[in-house]
Amino acid sequence: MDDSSRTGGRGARERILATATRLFLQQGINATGMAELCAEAHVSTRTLYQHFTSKDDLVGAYLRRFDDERLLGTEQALTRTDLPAAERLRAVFAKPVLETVYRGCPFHNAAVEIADQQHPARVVVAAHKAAFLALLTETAAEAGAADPALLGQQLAVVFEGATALSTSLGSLDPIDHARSIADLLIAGAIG
Amino acid sequence: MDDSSRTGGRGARERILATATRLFLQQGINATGMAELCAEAHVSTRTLYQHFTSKDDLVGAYLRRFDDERLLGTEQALTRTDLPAAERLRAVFAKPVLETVYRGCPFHNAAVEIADQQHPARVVVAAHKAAFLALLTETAAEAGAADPALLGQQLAVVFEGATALSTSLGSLDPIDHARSIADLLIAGAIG
DNA sequence: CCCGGAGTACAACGATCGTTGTACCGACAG
DNA sequence: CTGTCGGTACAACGATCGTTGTACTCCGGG
Repeated sequence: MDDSSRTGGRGARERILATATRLFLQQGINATGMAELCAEAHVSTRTLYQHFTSKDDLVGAYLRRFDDERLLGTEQALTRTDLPAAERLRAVFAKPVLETVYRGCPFHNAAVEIADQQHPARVVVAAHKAAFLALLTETAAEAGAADPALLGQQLAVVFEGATALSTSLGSLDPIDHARSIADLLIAGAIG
Repeated sequence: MDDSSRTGGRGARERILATATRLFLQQGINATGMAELCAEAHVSTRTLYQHFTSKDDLVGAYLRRFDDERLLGTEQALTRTDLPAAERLRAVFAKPVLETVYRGCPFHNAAVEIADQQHPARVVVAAHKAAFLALLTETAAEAGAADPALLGQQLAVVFEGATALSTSLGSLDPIDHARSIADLLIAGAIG
């Protein structure tokens, strides 16, 4: 049963991306070396660089995967078809959903770690946040909010605050307080 | 006028801390090398390591300085004596104040960059956020809020959201939306 | 005058980083 | 059977990282 004697075999790309997702989230991007990543993914260094031309490239793919595969509970909540719009907005701030990003939003974390505003990954981050904002606004409009754009922006701020403060404090408490604000904002804009 | 021919001269410690503050904020902690820091501070490598035993040590001092010297506009706003408590709470979200941390709260950024929950700098971060939270709650109580603890926690989330989302988006817009939420929360809790 | 502390110059350390070159292997399709 | 394609092993690259050792200079106070 020495599965990993010759390491993983076929399907290296998925293993790389899965491992990158795990390690980047746990340890951060800068703190995760390519050698460590290869070891954990049971992939040789050479194979990794045949799938991704550089670490920057891998980081880009890592981030894009969250959008492509709807990995984030928040986007899942906003696209549920079994809930009315107002409930979808509230579902974003449900405890189990927010807990999926309690180590901080991967996009925001990447933005902080990279700093260089010109870096390709930063473009991906800004694009994601803009799309998230648009989805919130759209849902707010569908829910009949008085000022959908305002409500969308406000909810985006509260969401970012919950994940960020959780990281800084190392605690999940901010999630509850974020939900209380969201409830208030939504009720005020619709009721 | 070759001031820096033999570099800075006396007072190296202050120059190091000032330069560290500037570079860590602009480029991030990991992206700022010790060599670069020494060059910009007009200080020799050896001198730096006589004042700070390691980079970790310097990062700790860098963070502590924000508290010790009241460098953050937010804490300044909360300790103003010329304003009633409710106005102090609102002053935290004033545009010029929030703009001082629009590149992201230095404490939060440090938490994201370091990742290791056990790292001494992380302790400083958590302590700062806890103190900030306490100051908010205290001021909320003085302002006569119905539930000072709740209002304090809520405002902390909104504040963190403003700075974090500004970083991710590379835009100052979230500041205005944060203020609109804060106004609403404060009015609701007091009025 | 001279001592000592603060600062400097410069080179080098080992470690780790991201990246690439070369040669080889195993499985599946033709 | 044979080609080829995906994967592997391993070593090495140059760069940069944080850190330290050694020897020197400057300046103010006693």
